[in-house]
Formats: sequence, C-alpha cells, structure tokens
Amino acid sequence: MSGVNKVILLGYLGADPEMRYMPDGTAVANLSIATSESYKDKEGNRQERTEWHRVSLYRRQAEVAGEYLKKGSMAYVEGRLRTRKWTDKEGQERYTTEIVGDRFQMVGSRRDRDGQESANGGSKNGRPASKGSGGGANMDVPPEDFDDEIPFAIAADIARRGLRRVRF
Amino acid sequence: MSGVNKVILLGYLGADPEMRYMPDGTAVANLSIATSESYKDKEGNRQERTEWHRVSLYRRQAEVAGEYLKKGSMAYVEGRLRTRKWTDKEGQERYTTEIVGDRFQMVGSRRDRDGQESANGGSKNGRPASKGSGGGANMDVPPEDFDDEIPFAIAADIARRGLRRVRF
Amino acid sequence: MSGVNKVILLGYLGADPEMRYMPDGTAVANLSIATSESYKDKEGNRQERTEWHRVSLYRRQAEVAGEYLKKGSMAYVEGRLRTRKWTDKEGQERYTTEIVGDRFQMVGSRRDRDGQESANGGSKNGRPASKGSGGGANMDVPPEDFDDEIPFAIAADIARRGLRRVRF
Amino acid sequence: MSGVNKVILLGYLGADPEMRYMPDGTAVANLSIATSESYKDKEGNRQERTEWHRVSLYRRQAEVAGEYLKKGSMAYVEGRLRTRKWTDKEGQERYTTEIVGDRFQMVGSRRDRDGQESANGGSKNGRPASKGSGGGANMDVPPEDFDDEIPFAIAADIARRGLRRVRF
DNA sequence: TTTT
DNA sequence: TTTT
Repeated sequence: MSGVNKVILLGYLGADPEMRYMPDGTAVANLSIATSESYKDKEGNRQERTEWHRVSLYRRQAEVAGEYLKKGSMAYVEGRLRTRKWTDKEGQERYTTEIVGDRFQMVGSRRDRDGQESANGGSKNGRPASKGSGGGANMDVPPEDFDDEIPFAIAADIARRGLRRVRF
Repeated sequence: MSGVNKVILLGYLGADPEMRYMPDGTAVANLSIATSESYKDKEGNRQERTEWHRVSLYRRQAEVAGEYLKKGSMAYVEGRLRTRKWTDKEGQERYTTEIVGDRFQMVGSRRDRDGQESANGGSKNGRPASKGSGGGANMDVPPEDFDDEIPFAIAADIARRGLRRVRF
Repeated sequence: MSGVNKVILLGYLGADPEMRYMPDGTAVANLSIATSESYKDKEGNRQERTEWHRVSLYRRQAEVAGEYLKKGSMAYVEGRLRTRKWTDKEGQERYTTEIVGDRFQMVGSRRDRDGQESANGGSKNGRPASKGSGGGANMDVPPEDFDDEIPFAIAADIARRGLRRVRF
Repeated sequence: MSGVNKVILLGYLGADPEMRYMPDGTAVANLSIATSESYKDKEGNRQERTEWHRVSLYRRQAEVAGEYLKKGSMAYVEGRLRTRKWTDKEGQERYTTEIVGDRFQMVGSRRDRDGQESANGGSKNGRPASKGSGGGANMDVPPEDFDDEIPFAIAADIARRGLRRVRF
C-alpha cells in the first residue's frame, strides 16, 4: 500500500438506496448523497452549490444501508475514490468517479412523508426499495445516462463480473 | 453550508504541476496524484491498483505548488469533490470529477534526476514548468482527451470564466 | 505550518454546551461529545467502549453551538488536537488534551424530553444554558473533577487570558 | 458502533519509536509526533506552536514502525482518540489522551545523521532502538514526566494487562 | 504519469 | 434527487 485516498461525506440521500446483488449473493448498495456549500458570488450574493456523490457500499454495509436508509436520510460515509473507465454506446471511452464506501453511519432522524421516524429512529425500512432510475435530470444531477448506459457505477461490472440487476 | 465533502490524499505526482492563470492573475495549479492500494485477487495473489486523482489548487496554494512540487514529489492534499458538467466535441454531456484542494502540504523529499534534494529539501524548483500534456495513455491514466477536449478539469471554465492558458 | 493535525468527530453531546465569554466578548463553547465503539473481549462477548471528547468552539461557531445544540444533540466536529499544560492545586504539572473545533455541524434531529424537535428541527434553544458541572459521574462520563480543578479545558486560561465565567 | 472518532496526523517523530511487547508477544510501538501550526499573535508577529501527539501502534503496524521509523522520520497516522484514566504516585486520578493508530504510513525520506537515506529510502533501520525517555525537556517536547510517572501512555496497562517493558 |  |  502506498498513499492515502480517503473521502468523508456527510449529507442527504437524494433517493432510496439502489440495491443489487452479485451472482454470489454479495449485496451492493448505491447511494446518491448530496452535500452543499454556500459561497458569495462576485456580486456578494450568497449562493449555494450542491454536489452529488455516487457511493457504493458492499456486503454487510450494503445490506444495512438498504434496510435503514432511504430518500432524505442523512448519512456519514467514509471511503475512497475510484474512477472507472467504460465505453459508452458511441464507443467512446469515458470515466466515472465514485466513492467506494468502507464505512457508513446513519445519522439523525427525519420525519418521513407519513410522519413516522426513520433511520436512527429505529423502525426498519419496510418500503418497497428503489423502484426507478434514482438519477435526475436537472443541473445538479449526476449524468442522467448513468442508469441507462452504465447502470450506475457498477454497470461496467455486469459483463465483467456478472452482476445481475435486481428489480423489486 | 450543509454537509461535509472532504477528501484527503497522500500520494505522488505523476507529472509536474500544470500552471495556468486566470485573467485577473489568479494562479491555478493542476496536479495529477497517484495513490495505490494493494489487495488479494480471487487466486490469492497480491495485486496493486493505482488510482489517479485530479487536483486543482488556487491562488497562493497554487503558486507554492508550482514552485516546489514536481513529478515524483509526494504531497498531502485536503480538499473537496467537485463534479463538472461539460459538453464534448460530439455534443454529448459529460461529467468530470476533480478534487478542489483547500490545503496542500509537501511531504518528504525526493532526489530528483540531477541528484539534488527537492521539495522540503528547500531548494526552489527552477525547472521549466510542465510543458506537455501531463496526461498519459495507459490503463491507469485519467481520460487522455482531458487535455484536448477540456484542458484538464478547468477547461469548461475557459469560455465561461475567461481563463487563459499559459505556455512556458 | 508544517504537518497535519486533524480530528473528526461525530457523536452525541453528553450535556448542554457550556458557554463562556472572553473579556473582549468572544464566545467560547465547550462541548462534551461521546463516541462509542464496540469490540469483542477475549471471551468473545461484545463490549462497548464510550469515549468522551472535550471540544472547544470559538466565536461564531460557539454562538451557533450554544443556540442550537443541547444534551443529546448529535454533532459533527472537525478540529485539531491541543494539549494544555497546567498546574493543579497540589502544584503538580498536568496535561489536558482537547479538540479545538474549526468547524461543526449539527446533524439529524432528536426528540427532546418534551417531545419537541430540537437541533436541525429548527426551533432555537431557549433553555437556560448549562448550569452545572457539565460532566456526569458514572464510568462513561467525562472526569467529574474537570470542572473543579480545571474548569473544563480552558480553565487555565482564566488567569492567563482573563476569561470570565458566565452564569445564566 | 456509534459515532466517528478519527484522528489524522502528519508530522515528524521527536524520538525513535519506543517498542514494547505484551506477554503474548504483541508488539506495541509508541510514537511521539510533532505537528506545528503558525499563527499571528496580537502584535501581528508570526508565531509557531508545536503540538506533540502520543501515538500507539499495535501488532504488525508496530513492528513495521519499529523497523522503519526513527527520530526525524515523517509519518502519516490515522487513528482514534483514547483517554485513559490512571492514578499517579500521589494517588490522584489523572487522564492521558493518546491516539490509537489504526494505520500509519511512512512518508518522504530524510537524510539521517549519517547521511544515509532512511524511511522510504528503503534501507531498514538497524539501529539499537529507543534507549531512553523518548521525551525531551524544552518547551516543545512531550512532557518529560510522561516516561517517569506513567511510562508513556500504556503504563496503566502494565499492572492491568501485564505489559512488560523492553530494554534494548 | 508516481511510488514502494 | 436531498437538506437547511
């Protein structure tokens, strides 16, 4: 080992975790986490910039995330950067950077839309899990084609490692 | 501000810093930093994976980096993730993730090719600065078209913010 | 500057923040934050160890902490270690280590004892602030004598820098 | 597990690592690491403050540290805070905070007193290891009484866990 | 492209 | 897509 490659995130999930399973049963959870920072523009007006982060969790961490986290949950993630190279449908080489989470921690609690406590509040997440793209389309979102061209971050693995995509 | 978006890197520069200056004179230094981790593959053989990170430093930090760092230098960088959206020459939207460095620190010292101490050793870097692409082309490298299509990480800024590219 | 001295904490406050003000009006908030880790002892039983951290915040950060945090709040703190040397009443030199917080962030929300949302929930903390030792007395709490022998972490400053202790 | 308790240090060793071994042979290395920060005092003069950190490494990490690090080496350490309670010879309860290192990394290289490369330079450290207090006596060094009253950070363990002190 |  |  040589060097340090560490990422620390604390932010909100923009969508329920996307769960997938490798052929050997290993769980993979993909999170989309927002952090924001505020700054002053040249006119001195306060602006906010939101950054979206793609996080992948594996194994037990993935399972716990899938069980307890959902859209709006706050999460702490510690991990490392990984840039993957892949080829889009035009045959162009492209690169996608994600955070491989080595540890995550649910933080706080948030009233969900039905008025129940979630996350640390203790009740398990009985929702039907992530049912859609998980990606958005406005200016702050991750590449909208993630889910199509590469099914988010681990898509390149499908052919190579035989990931199967799970629908709920 | 809401959330935490923090990156900590400690690794080696794969090339001399690329220096650029904004019209107002603000210095921008782009670093390519390698970190590596070793792991065991399924056969139990030890493998090493190198990750390349694009780091941007600004202002005084950029100037100091340009003066003291060079290819082979080890550097500690603390910063945050930023993903930029840009359009490639085919008109496709693309995303590039870089680390905006809030703080960097030279570490250690390395004999350079002429046998003199560099970096922390104290002597300033009198080299002609980065004269080329700074990007490579093998499997571990950042997108090779960075330098052409988007002159590394801040290219999208050129039109928008009026960056001019500096040649030495 | 040379070197990196960084602490990252995410935990719960064991007591309301203790607020003090320097003669020039600068606010100082002292937090007692608990983190815990679980491990297996030699018999294979799962044990939990709680660590208590003394955190000092200054100026605007202190004011915001005093306003929004209270006992039971979860907080993220980023700071640095500082060890102070002081002399106890027996004339012995002693050392106390605290975290000087450079940034803090309230996280999550917790129903307080009255069933109202606190912290991020938005309502300001109108409580009478920290009225006692701030420490507890069982095995997991901060040393109870902190407040007597050294009035928590900055006590040594009182004579030296003229801090006055504020009661609410 | 609940919460995050993380320390990141990058600094210079003030002394050779102190090596000890538990009865079961587990290696323990104690490092004294200096970081410094500069600031301006009220008169606007630049001042530097050095902070000394007590770091404990265990097992393989300890062995590697004992082999490669020495006084003057630069090291990156990632770990967590731990405060121990102990009783001094006057029977007073006291607290000592140290960093339990979960990971360390040698960085850079430094010419040692004999003009050879050390640390990352590659040659193993064949020196007779830490033979003394490991602490100094001026204002910037670790408390000189650490080694006497509490044999540095793990002294409380000697009775409790049966550590034996190793002399070289 | 780096480095051990 | 999140949140304050």
